[in-house]
Amino acid sequence: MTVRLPDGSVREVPRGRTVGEILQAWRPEESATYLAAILDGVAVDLDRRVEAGAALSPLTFEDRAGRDILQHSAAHLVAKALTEIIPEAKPTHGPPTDEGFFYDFEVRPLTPEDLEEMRRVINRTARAGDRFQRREISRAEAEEMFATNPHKLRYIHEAPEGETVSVYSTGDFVDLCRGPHVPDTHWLEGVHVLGFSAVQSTEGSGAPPIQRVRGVGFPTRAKLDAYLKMRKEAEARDHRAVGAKLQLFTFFEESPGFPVWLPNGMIVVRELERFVTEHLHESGYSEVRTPLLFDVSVYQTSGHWEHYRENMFLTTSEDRTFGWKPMNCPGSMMIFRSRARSYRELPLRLAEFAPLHRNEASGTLHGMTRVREFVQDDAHLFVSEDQIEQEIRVLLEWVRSAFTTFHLEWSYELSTRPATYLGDQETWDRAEATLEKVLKESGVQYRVSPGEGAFYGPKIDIHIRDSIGRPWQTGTIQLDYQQPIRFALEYQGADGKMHAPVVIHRTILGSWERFLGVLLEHCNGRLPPWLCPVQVRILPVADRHVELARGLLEELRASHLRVEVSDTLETLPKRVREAEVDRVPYIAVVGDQEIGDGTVSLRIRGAKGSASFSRPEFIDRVSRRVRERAFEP
RNA sequence: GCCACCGUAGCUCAGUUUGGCAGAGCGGCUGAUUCGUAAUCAGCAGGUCGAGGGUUCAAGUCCCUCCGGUGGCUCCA
Repeated sequence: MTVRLPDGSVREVPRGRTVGEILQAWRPEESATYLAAILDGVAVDLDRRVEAGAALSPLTFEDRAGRDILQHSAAHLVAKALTEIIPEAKPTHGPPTDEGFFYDFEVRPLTPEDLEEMRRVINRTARAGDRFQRREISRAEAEEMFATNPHKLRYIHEAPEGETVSVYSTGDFVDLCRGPHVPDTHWLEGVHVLGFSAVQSTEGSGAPPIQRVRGVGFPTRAKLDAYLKMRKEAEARDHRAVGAKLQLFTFFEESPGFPVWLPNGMIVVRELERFVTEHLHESGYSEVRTPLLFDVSVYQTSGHWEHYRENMFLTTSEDRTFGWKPMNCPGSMMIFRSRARSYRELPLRLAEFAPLHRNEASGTLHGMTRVREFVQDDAHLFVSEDQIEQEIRVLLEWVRSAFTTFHLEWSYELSTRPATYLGDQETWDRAEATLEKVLKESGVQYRVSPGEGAFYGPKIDIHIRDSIGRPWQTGTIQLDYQQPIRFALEYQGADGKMHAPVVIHRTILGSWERFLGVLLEHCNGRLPPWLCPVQVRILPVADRHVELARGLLEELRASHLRVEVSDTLETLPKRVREAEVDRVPYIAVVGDQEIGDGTVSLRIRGAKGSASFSRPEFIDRVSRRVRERAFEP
């Protein structure tokens, strides 16, 4: 029989050879990295026998499919370990995830001791090198084998008619599984259990409690160690720690989820705001401010009462119930409605940076990235349908410009019509096509999430990754055909008739809170100079240089820079260290030498050592970098 | 909101296993040092051990309730 390989070559091999044997003969030097293979489009084990001519290609850990196979095998290893420790545990399922894998069990609540024990058993078992052995069995046999495990029985019953039921055994552990798997547990020596947690059952309150064990797998111990090191690094960069260290923000126990901006943080927020506001003024926006509280009838009109009430804070006064606004849109709708509108006013772009309150469930709060009160760089664009395309195009250009400023890489996600939607299908199709067209033009990577759109219109979400690869959603651009109708918005067209505008809800950075959280992790607290609370710190070498330092401070202040003098009686090395720890971008040292020749010894963050600058050169350099909003000093 | 874990000085943490005097480093204050690019030396102050209740001769330590945080889950117009 003939086997076709990925390089296009064709090999004649005897019938019944295993996939692994064929691949090893093809590329002996690389075959150690093969953990499974694709046989005629189907992922299979390396010990699968090939009985007829076929196309064959190997899978390694570097392939997403190969990586998933290893994660899934790691999940089996976890199940083997846990059932060894707690024999009555009932495994349910253990799929790969973006990060690694998990395995869900019906079992008593786990303890940290269980976790330690599990790690020990996993290490031991991995080293034992048991093979993953596939066996295809009848349904009846499977039902008997898993008679005590209702979850597995359900999977057996749910499997499509005609599908082969297979089990994999590893040592004495047998699990119902489609496969494929890595050849043996030596492949799993880089498996680590990260933690466990309860999983909210989707089957209602009567269902037994499920515990999820999460982990991650690598083909070697060294790769695992590198990953764990990266995670540790990520912890050190955590914006909650960095924000506290730099005195940017904090929280009061009495106001859980409500950020407290400290003086340093307030400077950063104001600079971000200024950055965005400058753009708005150049782009034909008007700024508005609408109330924080509305009578609930407004939310009944907007649809929030129906769809968002659980997340709203309410308050009463004189027998009226008011809701704290969770979004700015109702206020903008009411401004549009407040007088007669003409097509000549469109696009009408109303921006509003107001505090929004959302009563997020306590368990979902997370530092600055998930809070109950925040301010978005929000705006609502009232447009006619033929203006949508151009407006979106301008928005994507602003996204490019903004995220480039912060050295952040972004991608888009286009979410399309969900199962239940308002409006007619034609309008949806047209809107989706417009969004996709503009996305294509932008040249930026995007993916489509079918059915994930809001019920009132399709949307484009903006995702950024921090420097260690974790994804975050920040901005969103949403088309809305419904709220204008609910608020009975209309404008008089050139044809003299009344028309409903389309509204584009859009926020680009997302919120100051989340954006700054991600930015802090991205740059590890080394904010670009234009955002830094202190841009220049001047260190006089000794007491007699303080006057000189103050003179320089005045000069820099006159150039609108944020400067301070460090004149404590600490030693110079100590004060240099403090400035470095505070991430100050420019550290200027002045002493006898500088008095003599009118220079400044400048230490630029990120560069090694210091350099001598004349005072005008120094001031010019710093103000230019700040004015240009350069990312690095 | 659900499950688990955590909460000791401003910060980072030891002490909790096995109940028996409240500890360290950094930071702060005071003094000495007048210093050339990531930590000079000495002294002092700083605590309702998250809050409340219980067990005990005795609770930071054991038990219960609550609050807050963390990791997941759910949610995320």
